[in-house]
Amino acid sequence: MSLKIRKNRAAALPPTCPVGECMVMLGGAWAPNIIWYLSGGPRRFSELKIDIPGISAKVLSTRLKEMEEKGAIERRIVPTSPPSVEYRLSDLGEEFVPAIHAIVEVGYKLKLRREAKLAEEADWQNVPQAVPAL
Amino acid sequence: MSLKIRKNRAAALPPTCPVGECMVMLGGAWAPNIIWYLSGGPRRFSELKIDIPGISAKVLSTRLKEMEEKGAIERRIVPTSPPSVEYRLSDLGEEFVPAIHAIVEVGYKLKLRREAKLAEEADWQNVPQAVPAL
DNA sequence: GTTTCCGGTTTCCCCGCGGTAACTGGAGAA
DNA sequence: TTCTCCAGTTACCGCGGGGAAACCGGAAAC
Repeated sequence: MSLKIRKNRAAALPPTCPVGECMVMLGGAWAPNIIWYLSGGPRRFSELKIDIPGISAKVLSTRLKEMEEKGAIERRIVPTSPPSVEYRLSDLGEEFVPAIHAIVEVGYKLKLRREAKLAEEADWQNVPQAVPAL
Repeated sequence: MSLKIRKNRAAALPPTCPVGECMVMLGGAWAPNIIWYLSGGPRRFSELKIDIPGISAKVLSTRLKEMEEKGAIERRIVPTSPPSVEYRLSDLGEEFVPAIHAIVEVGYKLKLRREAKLAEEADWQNVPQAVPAL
């Protein structure tokens, strides 16, 4: 006899899984990082490029354009010379901040856990003396 | 004169951006969905496959294996016949649940917003009569 | 003994995403 | 005049992640 498919407990959860809805916004590379850094206030293109080590101008440009189209950020040209461009989170974009914070929170715990694991492995590799503080 | 790079407000935020730390876990396709559905309780392979429309067996298998290696989920073989396999969130995996919930929360708002926008566009397209209920 | 089911694994293929690097264009500095 | 800076854009290239589909092995049902 075939096993029963148990009634999905997620039925108690919302009918259509809205994870995808949000991941559309968080999907591209560096997207969460951009939101994270903009959550500190408006920021210029080149500032963001410096803020986020490893991101290329192309990807940053692409992501900002995408996110502007989706309504998560706003682009404002400041008439200085040379003209600078400021990006800021829109009201919609602000909605993501708690989610990003929750993600960051978990990131921390993960990091601590990984460090603990590494220490344990070092221990396992027959290094009985104390790990020197970095 | 070149524009000053404004002191990063994110400096008030944690020194190393931990977004990446967490996204490593949430990175693969469907990973957040898997956590979401497991947050309702343990679930078997084929149940998950049904729960998550569109996921392929290969990806589900890959993701589950990855997440098990990373310690986010636990795999338990139930000695029935045929043997069934249950997946459940580990303590570490549970840590992600608030983040996923935050994401889902935003997903909802996004959905509502998009529907409102569609309604508005329909309005704009000169459809003065009421939209028939589906 | 053949089919079904569970829980996958393996193979093949594709295309899309992201990295690299070069280029743009206007304004100011040197 | 040439250089640099800001804010990108464009062209090219590689690879790896994901989809589709076939395959697998043991057990039980038919």
